[in-house]
Amino acid sequence: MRATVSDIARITGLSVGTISRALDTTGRYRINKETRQRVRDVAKSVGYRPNLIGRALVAGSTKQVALVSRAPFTEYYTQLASRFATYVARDGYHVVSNLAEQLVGQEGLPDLLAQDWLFSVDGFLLCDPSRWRDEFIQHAIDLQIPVVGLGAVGWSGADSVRLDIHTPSIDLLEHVISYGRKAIVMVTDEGSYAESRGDAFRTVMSAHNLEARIRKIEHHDRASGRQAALDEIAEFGPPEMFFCVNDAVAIGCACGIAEAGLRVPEDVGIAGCDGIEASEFLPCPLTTIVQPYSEACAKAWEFLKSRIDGYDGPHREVTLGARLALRKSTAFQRAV
Amino acid sequence: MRATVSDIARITGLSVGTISRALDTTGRYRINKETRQRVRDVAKSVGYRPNLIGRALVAGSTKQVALVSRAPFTEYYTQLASRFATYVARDGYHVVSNLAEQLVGQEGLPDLLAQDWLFSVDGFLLCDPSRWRDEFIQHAIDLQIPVVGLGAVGWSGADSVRLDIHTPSIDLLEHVISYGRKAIVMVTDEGSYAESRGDAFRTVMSAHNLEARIRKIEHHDRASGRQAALDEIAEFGPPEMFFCVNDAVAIGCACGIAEAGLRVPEDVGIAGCDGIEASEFLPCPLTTIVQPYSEACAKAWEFLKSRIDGYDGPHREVTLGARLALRKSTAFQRAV
DNA sequence: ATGAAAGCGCTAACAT
DNA sequence: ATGTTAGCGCTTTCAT
Repeated sequence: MRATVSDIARITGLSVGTISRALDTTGRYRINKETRQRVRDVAKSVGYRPNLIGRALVAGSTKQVALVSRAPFTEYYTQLASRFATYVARDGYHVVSNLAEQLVGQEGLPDLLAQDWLFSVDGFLLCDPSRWRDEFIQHAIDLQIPVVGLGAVGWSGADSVRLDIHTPSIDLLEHVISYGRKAIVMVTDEGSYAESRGDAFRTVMSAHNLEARIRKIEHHDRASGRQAALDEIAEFGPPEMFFCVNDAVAIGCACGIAEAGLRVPEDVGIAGCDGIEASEFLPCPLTTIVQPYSEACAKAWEFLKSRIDGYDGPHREVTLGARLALRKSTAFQRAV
Repeated sequence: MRATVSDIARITGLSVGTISRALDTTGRYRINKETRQRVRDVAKSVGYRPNLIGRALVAGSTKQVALVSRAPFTEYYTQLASRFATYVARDGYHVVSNLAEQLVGQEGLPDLLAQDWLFSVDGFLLCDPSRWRDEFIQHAIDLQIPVVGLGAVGWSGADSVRLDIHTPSIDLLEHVISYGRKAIVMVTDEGSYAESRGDAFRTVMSAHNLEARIRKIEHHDRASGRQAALDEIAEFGPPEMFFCVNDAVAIGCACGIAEAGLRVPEDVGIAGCDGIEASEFLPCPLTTIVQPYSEACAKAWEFLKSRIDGYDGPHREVTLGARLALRKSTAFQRAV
């Protein structure tokens, strides 16, 4: 059996309380130097590892925070998770995720809410918007678990870190239009079309008296992007540019364009959004909007940590800018 | 405060034991139907959620298993994690990962071993080999935590699921050679060159009296692959094919080849290994070896679960075949 | 500086 | 079918 504080107490002839104090690393207890050393030696020799469950029970805290997302298998999520976990780790916390496939998707909410393990964490970072966002937040609030939101849209009912992709989206569209790409098709789902990205698209296109055509997709993934490009080209012929809701869709688009026998950027331009690493590693690197992953996660953790530590002020919101990265996939077609 | 069984006991006038039994979902207790309903109603009305810490403490189990990897931010890992989490979830367990950036890399072992939270899980799935594999296994064994290994190389000291990429690697190399690609450069690190993939390469090349040239890289990532392709082409001119240690490296290679102004597959062929989804979504889809993610994870969990449940027999090992996927990136250059 | 004991929330063995 | 109680491993009062 795994050694416990009682075992060490028995071996050393000390009490469990002393063992606990001797093993404490925060230095908040006064303890005899020799006693401490003796306890630590014994602990080491018996391979003692604290049982975090016991500790969590008395502390009323698991030191776990959950990263909840609709799409936990994407590179976007991975990049976010790695950064977030890094900040979280500095304060002795760690991150758990909703990795099981069943929990994904719009319909995933009831399943997600039924996950008891998810609700034994000390806090939530909730990524990307979705229909069930508000309901999830409400559940967390009911259970007194702090939540912080992270994404392109604003959040009510919780602290949030907003990423401004609207401004760089406008810059991007203005740029490509000035270089002659005017027949632009946005590849998106209804939801995102209604939000920031779609708004930028409608605004710029209308300012230039251009048609704001969209090609609708169901999911923000590569397969959808590929199919969208193929369908669009088959039905209407190639546009001058695909403005994609995210990088995964854009990467799929690039694939569909190649299958249709066309070239990027000569025949069709592409732009994505998010700035995942994969966007740089394409034969034709992708123009995209790079999100400030590290800063966003740092801020999100700062918010969450303060709530976990008891801060009870009004909801806070910070907006971080995203950076337009112009790459080859939108290289100029023809000067105006 | 969050409601507990005691609260429900007080409200209903029943004892905590009865509450616990009424809330049990496994149906192993005989309990009055009306009582059960009443308890559940009250539980619902007060927003009761079981405290998993309390449960874990008495059960001596967290119902958490850890997925430990050297490279937890890769798509390979993500695909594995999603499948594994799915099987694990069916038995009421869930998966935690070593997400923090600091814990990654060869040097990460001491840090990893110092993670108390990691060692409070019920079991480990340890992916991809590394120098610290054996030491990690030993620690787990010392703490009586079951471990299962998953990867291309064999494991001693633990149950393991082996993925045979040797056979399809040979098929792949024979195929491309028969279609005229003979100047093949393997892009790999020392470790993998010494193992299965490298062995297949040396075997086939030597059987055809061809030089088994390698271009060494440090990491199995896209950036390394890109640089390797650029360096190789700059120093020796383009080979007829790059045989890459994994898909990420191959994707980077494709990128480097494009930067050098060459075309895939006309000028240079590329093959990867792993069969991550990204390999299909390239303008020129990548020839690769698709690993049986689902079967591997199912088997790994079967092994791990049995150990968690107390099975104490000798170590088991199963080998699963991987599938060669011939795609455009190795389309024929010239018939022999 | 150390010991004794309570208690975190829950389950299960033992009573009734 | 339900009540009572011990105890999982740990931290933290409260004594000494």
